[in-house]
Amino acid sequence: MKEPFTSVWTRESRPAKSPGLSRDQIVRAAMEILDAEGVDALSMRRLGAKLGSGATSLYWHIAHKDELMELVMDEVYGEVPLPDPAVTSWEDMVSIFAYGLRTTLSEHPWVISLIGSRPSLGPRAMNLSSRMQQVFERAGFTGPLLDYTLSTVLAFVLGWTGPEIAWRAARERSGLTGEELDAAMKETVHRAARDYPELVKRYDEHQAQDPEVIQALAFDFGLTCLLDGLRVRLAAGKEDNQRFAPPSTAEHDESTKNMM
Amino acid sequence: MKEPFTSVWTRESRPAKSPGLSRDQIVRAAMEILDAEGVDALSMRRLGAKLGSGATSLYWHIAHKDELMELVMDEVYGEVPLPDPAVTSWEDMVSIFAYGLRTTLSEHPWVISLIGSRPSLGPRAMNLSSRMQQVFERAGFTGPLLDYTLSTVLAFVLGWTGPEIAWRAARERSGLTGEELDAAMKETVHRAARDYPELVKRYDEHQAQDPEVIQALAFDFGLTCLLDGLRVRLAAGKEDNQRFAPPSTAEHDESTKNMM
DNA sequence: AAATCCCCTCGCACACTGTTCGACTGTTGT
DNA sequence: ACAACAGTCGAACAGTGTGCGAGGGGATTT
Repeated sequence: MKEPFTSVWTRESRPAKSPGLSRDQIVRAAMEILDAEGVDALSMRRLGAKLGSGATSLYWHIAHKDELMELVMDEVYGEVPLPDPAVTSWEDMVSIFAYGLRTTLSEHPWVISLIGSRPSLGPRAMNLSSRMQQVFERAGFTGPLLDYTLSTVLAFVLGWTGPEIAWRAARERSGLTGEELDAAMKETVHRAARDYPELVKRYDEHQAQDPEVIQALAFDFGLTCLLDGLRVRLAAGKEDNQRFAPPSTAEHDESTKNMM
Repeated sequence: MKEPFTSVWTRESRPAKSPGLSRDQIVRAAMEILDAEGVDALSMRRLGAKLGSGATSLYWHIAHKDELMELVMDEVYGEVPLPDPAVTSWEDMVSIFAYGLRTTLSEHPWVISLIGSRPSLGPRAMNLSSRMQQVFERAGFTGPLLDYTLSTVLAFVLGWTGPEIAWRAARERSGLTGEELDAAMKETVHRAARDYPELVKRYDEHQAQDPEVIQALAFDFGLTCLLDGLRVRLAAGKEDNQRFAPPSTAEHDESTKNMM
């Protein structure tokens, strides 16, 4: 209805030559509030106050709050440590990337809640894509698989971090520590899995440890698994490029014609 | 600080014998609003109006809006089609589950934004866990791996669906269709990837198709990849149970002692 | 020197949010 | 008959994002 695909990145930034507020300052301040007090604590008035200016002044530098969110999100992508290409095996680089992304997201838990809202098209996200695709290219992946592999790794890490953050938030909300926390968690899980004795049994056997440790182990398993899979796909190579190739434009036109 | 691990599931539900409002009705109505108009459209007043009652009446049946969200989320998990165990290969069952979860989430896009907020402990989520763990158990996975495998698959699908939904939302927001949409997307991506000619080149070669088709292909690749990986892990078997096993409680105590 | 312009800030106002509180029904139990 | 309770609701509070128009101040033009 409105302008097509509007987002911060399609618009030009304000000159920002001024001595007062600047887009960077705003984004930085927003990040600080978000990191310190979570996504609910960030309001325009609060942000303005932190910057020593009125709330509505921000709207000169930023169109909506949503745009601000896009900006801070990209900032986070900029913090993900990128493996120096051509240093070790591609598997190691993927591992470094995956772990790095996980800890970066953990440091900015609010990002997860924004992932379904807008596609990440900011410069840092693009840089990240480019670098990781290089890694996969050197590893021997070709064609559309370069996209697919990266998307797959990304999906795994994003999807992993979500529930992980949810659990940590719940733990922190409870305000408990040590044995009290363990007991409360056990209580909760037992009650939730009341009707599933196997789940309870497995929980008691394996999960009765520091949850961070458990989750680290599980993440490592998932990542190992994924790397195994990628290795297999790499070996499958040529066939993949046929099997997963998008239909040619001609075919595509044909099929859409038939559909209408 | 407050009561430990409070959530809808730790509390008892209201008797709900009344002829008027009931928890189920509320949840159903909330779902309808969410599906039809998205997460921002759901307000207590709106929901009350839809049910023909005052906004504050809802608070008799539900503690906070957050709790309501937990309830609707679990409802969604209940819609995920579960593969009938012992019918085909475990790979097929995982595929069915993954595809089913993906389409279910696509039908309720607002769920994705809630994933980082609270752990999913509702009855349908538990049922889903139980059933899928059975699948993995029959496949030959053992011990903690039963948790890890499920978590890995879940992470992949969740993390995949997030960006996918973000793109679709952006497309729908644009209000364009057909060639106009294609052109607008191309424009946007070109501008975003301005500094990365390889990305642009790859996009022009592979992505200039119906985005839904591309994403389906990519999802299929990721899933194939994951299944390959799981198969490898299954074969690795015994070692995995050592490698990924949580430290015994004794060891755990030791290590924490040394850390402090 | 005066007038015009534009960048930038900001107070007010609007419609809306989640939630608390106390008052109000109608039903049930004794 | 009275009391206890389940359930509903209106008013009110503090807070939200943001449009609008009024201004200030520095640079540029006349």
